[in-house]
Amino acid sequence: MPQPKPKPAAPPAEVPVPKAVVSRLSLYLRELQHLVRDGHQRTSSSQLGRLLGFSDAQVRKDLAYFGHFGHPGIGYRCDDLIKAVRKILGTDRDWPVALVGTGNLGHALLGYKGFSHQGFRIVAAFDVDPARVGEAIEGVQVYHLDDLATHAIQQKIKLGMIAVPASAAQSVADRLVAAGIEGIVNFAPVTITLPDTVRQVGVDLAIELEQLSFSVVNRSSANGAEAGE
Amino acid sequence: MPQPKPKPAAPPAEVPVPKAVVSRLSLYLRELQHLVRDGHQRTSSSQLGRLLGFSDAQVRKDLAYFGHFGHPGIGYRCDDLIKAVRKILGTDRDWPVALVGTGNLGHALLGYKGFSHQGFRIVAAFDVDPARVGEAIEGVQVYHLDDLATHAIQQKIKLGMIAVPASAAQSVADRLVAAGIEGIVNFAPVTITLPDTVRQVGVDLAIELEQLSFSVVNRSSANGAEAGE
DNA sequence: TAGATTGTTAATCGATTAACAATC
DNA sequence: TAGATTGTTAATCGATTAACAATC
Repeated sequence: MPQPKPKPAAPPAEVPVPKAVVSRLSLYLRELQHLVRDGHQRTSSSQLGRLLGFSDAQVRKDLAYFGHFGHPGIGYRCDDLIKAVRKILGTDRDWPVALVGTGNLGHALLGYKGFSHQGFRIVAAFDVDPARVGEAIEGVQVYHLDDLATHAIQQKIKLGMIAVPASAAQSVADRLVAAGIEGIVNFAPVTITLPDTVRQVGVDLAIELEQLSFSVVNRSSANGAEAGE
Repeated sequence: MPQPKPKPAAPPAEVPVPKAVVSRLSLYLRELQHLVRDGHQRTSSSQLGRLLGFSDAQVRKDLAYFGHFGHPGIGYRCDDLIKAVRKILGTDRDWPVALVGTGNLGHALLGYKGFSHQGFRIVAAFDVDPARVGEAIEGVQVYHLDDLATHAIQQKIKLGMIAVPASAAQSVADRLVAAGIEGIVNFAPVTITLPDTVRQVGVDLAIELEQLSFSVVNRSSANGAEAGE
C-alpha cells in the first residue's frame, strides 16, 4: 500500500487565481458584511449566489481557490469568512492612500465614507494649484505635488488615486511611481502607462454610462448587464 | 454548380456579443478620440492594441463582431471607426440623465466634464433633503425625489445614476424603475435588485481599491492587473 | 438516519490567440 | 511587385457549470 495519502492537507493550491474571481471576492465581502449587519451568523454558497446573481457552484469554486472556509452540511460562518476574505484581499490592515487632484472628484473622494470601513484612509492630498495647496479638505491636508515623494515615503503610502484632468494624468502617474507608490486607481479618462511593477485600476465615469447605453440600445438581445463591479 | 455564393454579403452576423468586447469598445473609442486629437487620420489593430495592452488579433476580432470597418493593407480611418463605434455603443445620440443624490459624489458627477463629450447630459438632479431641493448645482436644478417620475417622463430620461447612501439605494432604484428609467449606474456600495428589463452597472469606489490592494499584496504572482475598465 | 451543504472533478461552454488567405 | 494589414478560421486556453462523494 504505497502512499495511502499523497495529499495530507493540500495547501491553498498553487493555481493562478483568475482576476474575475478576485473581483467577485469583493462582492462576497460586501454582501457578507451586510448579512452580519442584518444579524445573520451563517450563510451558504446558494444564499450568497442568490443575493449576487451567481450560481452556488461558482461561489464555492471561487472561495475554494484560497482554502477550506466552509463546513459541509452547514455552510459558512459569516465572521470567519469575512476575516478570511479580508486577509486574501489585503484589507485586514490599514492602507494609507494618496490623492492627487482636489477638484470636484477629488473633493468627493476625500468625503467618501466607504473607504475607511475597508481599511483605506486618504492621508494626504496633492495639487499644483497654489490656491488649494495649504488648505485642508475633510481634515486632509493639501500639499503641493512637488512634495509627493516626501510624504509618500514618510507616511509609507503604497496606494494612490489620480483625480486630475486627462492631460495631466500620465505625468502624475509617473510622479506617483517615482514616489514609490505600488498601486494606482486612475479616474482620468485616459490610458496611462506604468512599469509592470505597479498595479493599476481604471475608472472612467463616462465609460460606465456608455456600457449602459449599449445595453439599453441593444436591449432585445440577452443582455443581463450586471457589469461594472 | 449549386449555390456558388451562399453568403453574398454577410450582415454583421447574429452572434451574441461578449460583454468583455463591449467594454473594450469603449476603450477603443477613447483611444481613437485621443489619436484624432493628436492629428492621426488612420490607425491599425496593432497600434490600438499596443496603446491599450491588447493583442492586434483581439482588436480586429472585437471590431469584426459589428462589421467591416477596416481596409486590408491600410488599417482603419479614425473618423470612420469613431462614428461606427459610437453608433454601436449608442453614443451617437444625446442621452439625458437623471442623478439621484446631491452629496459629495453627486456634486462631483454634476461637475464632471467628461460626460458631455460622449453625449451624456445630467438634466435633472433629485434629493430628499429640503435644504437641497430648489437649489441649482452646476446649472442643474435639484428637485424632490417625489417629482422624479414627472421629470423623467417629461424629459424622456432613460438613464439614471444613484449617488445616495447604501441604505437608500434600493428604494431609489425602485423609484427610478417606476419612473421608466431603462439603465442605472449605481454608485452606492450595495447590491440592488432590478427587473431584468432594466440594465445596471455598479461602481463601488472601495472595491476598486480592494482590487488594487489584492494585486499589491500578491504582487509576486503574475498579476498584470489592468482591471476595472 | 435524512437532509443539507461543502469541496472537487469532469464536462461544457466561451473567449483569446495564432495563422493565413484575401486585399490594398 | 513587395509590404502591410484586414477579416476569419481553427487551435488553444481559461472559466463556468453540473454532478457527486464526503461530511456534518
